[in-house]
Amino acid sequence: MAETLTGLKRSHYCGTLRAENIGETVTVCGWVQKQRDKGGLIFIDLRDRTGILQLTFDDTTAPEVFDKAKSCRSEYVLAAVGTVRERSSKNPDIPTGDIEIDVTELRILNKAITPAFEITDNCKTAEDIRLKNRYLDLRRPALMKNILFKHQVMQMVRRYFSDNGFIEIETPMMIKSTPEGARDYIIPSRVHNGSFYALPQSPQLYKQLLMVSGFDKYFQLARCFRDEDLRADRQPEFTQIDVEMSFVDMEDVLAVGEGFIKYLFKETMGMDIPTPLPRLTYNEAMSRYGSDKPDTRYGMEITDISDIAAQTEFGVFKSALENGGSVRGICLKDAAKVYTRKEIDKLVEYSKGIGAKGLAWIRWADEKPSCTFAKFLAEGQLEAILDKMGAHQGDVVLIVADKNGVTLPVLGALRQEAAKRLDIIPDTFNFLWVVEFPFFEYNEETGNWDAMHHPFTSPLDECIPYLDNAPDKVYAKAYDLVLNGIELSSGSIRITDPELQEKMFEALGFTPEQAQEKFGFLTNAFKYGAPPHGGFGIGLDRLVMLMCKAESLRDVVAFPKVKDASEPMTNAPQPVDDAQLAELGISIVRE
RNA sequence: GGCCCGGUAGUUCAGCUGGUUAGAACGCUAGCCUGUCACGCUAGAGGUCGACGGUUCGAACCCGUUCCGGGUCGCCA
Repeated sequence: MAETLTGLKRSHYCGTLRAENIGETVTVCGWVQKQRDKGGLIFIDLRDRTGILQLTFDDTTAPEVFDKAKSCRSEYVLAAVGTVRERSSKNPDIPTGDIEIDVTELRILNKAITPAFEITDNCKTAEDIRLKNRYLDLRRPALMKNILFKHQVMQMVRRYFSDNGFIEIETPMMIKSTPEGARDYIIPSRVHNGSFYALPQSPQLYKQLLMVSGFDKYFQLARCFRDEDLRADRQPEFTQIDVEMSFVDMEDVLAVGEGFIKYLFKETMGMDIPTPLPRLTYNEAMSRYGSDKPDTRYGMEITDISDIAAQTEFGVFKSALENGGSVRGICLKDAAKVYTRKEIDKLVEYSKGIGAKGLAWIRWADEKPSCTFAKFLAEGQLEAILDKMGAHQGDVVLIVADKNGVTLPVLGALRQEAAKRLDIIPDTFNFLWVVEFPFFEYNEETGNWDAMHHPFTSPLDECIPYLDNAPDKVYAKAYDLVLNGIELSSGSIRITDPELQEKMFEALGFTPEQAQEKFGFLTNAFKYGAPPHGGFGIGLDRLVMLMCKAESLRDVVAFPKVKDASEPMTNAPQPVDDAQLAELGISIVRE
């Protein structure tokens, strides 16, 4: 039978006791990390969320207490009363290593069966087993630390934005489905059979309505939902630090975002993030890094060698240039040792997997560089390329020739792949804003110009004249916050001019009826006096993941979903009763 | 959905060219041990080798199918 806590009250957390507590009588509670039975002497490491504390039992301990200690197994739940004393042999590896508790009363509050894996940070158990027993996994100090840290970040969010005049307002979870970008999760309605709510992909439209209402500055730790496939940095259910503000232009919004980042890193990690944060335009980011979310912690930037390529007799280069493309490359410094011919072949395969037709390369290991297209080069052209690339002996140069829409992203991906492989990425936090996003994106399949952002994003003032006739020249008042190659935040200044909004819908191919049907509640609201406004949403989970140096969002979310969007512990999602379905007016077609 | 990798004690893994009774470490159980802290010593329990089918005198191993897991691309305005 388990014992109760009756009459006892915890006086201290395990990990908080220190030498200055010596002599005090304390009551501690926690789980057995380890019991070490030396015969006439027993040690128990007791663990709670703050750390580990050693309990001792010896010949001065009452026999019934000693016997209880003897019976303790891993993960038993204990309460212990005793005196803090100095250890005769100290353990410098743990914060409580100078002291121990000489236990006078011990209660076994609950026993535990043997866990499927050891509750330690260096446990190598496969993640799926840990996720099935997530409550045990979360006992591991590293994981618990992440979750505790996330709590701290959430408190900082509330403090910073509240202190700066922002109002925390909840927006609904059950909303109208407007699947513009990602797929919506939908919720059937019992009262309205055949109709559905959707879970929000973000509180976008509501926060804009709050601006119309006059709340002026809003924030929320908003849960968001997207029914898309998962990645290590993508969960179907996630939290956004959602912010919107009125009577501002882009600079004001960026200043708030930067201010928050600076404050957060200072308060939680004691780090100074220099502001203003660096900025890159979208076009610059693409041409230098081949990505709209570049990792700027390392160099190896993309070099355009189209001018030299044009003079060569290499058909691949020539045809790429004739089709309006370019020839560009990256130089992997001191990479010839790692990138043998065989390893480069893997990169070639990788490139093909992500859309390149092939990869030309120069491996300069020995005196004479080895080059895949040497026979097409005239005297001095190889040297010209190497010189332009800044290559030296020991380097490897990778070259892609194609349309810019292929060349740049492929080189961007190769750059990242190689940097990881070469292990040259420094352990720092490199923030930057990516600004001036193109407004439209040409869809080769449909021949339409699709919006790159949601349809309420405002174009740059000077681009408005191009809306009708030159969609490729229109850029948006949109900005992404990027940290170490991961998109942390996305935001924009919104359209508040009804005429401009109409133009936007038209440009995107909506009929006025369709626009009214989908977004009428917003455009109608705007007729009653919409202040100029804009904002952003920062991915809380991603931010915490990067701050904790975790490799996956799963390490900073208490109960994460896995690849197929299921939850391994509860096995959600599950079929429901026929009766439940009948009430909702839903019948399932099973194949 | 495409491609790549994987599935052997509770856990992490080894298992050669197909050949007797499938191993190790940790964990677990029992006993011993008064200063351990990755405690130590002794003994022990623990396996449908993911599943099904095939080849073979003989399959953890070879072949086929399938299930499950991970990564990646598509997708994520």
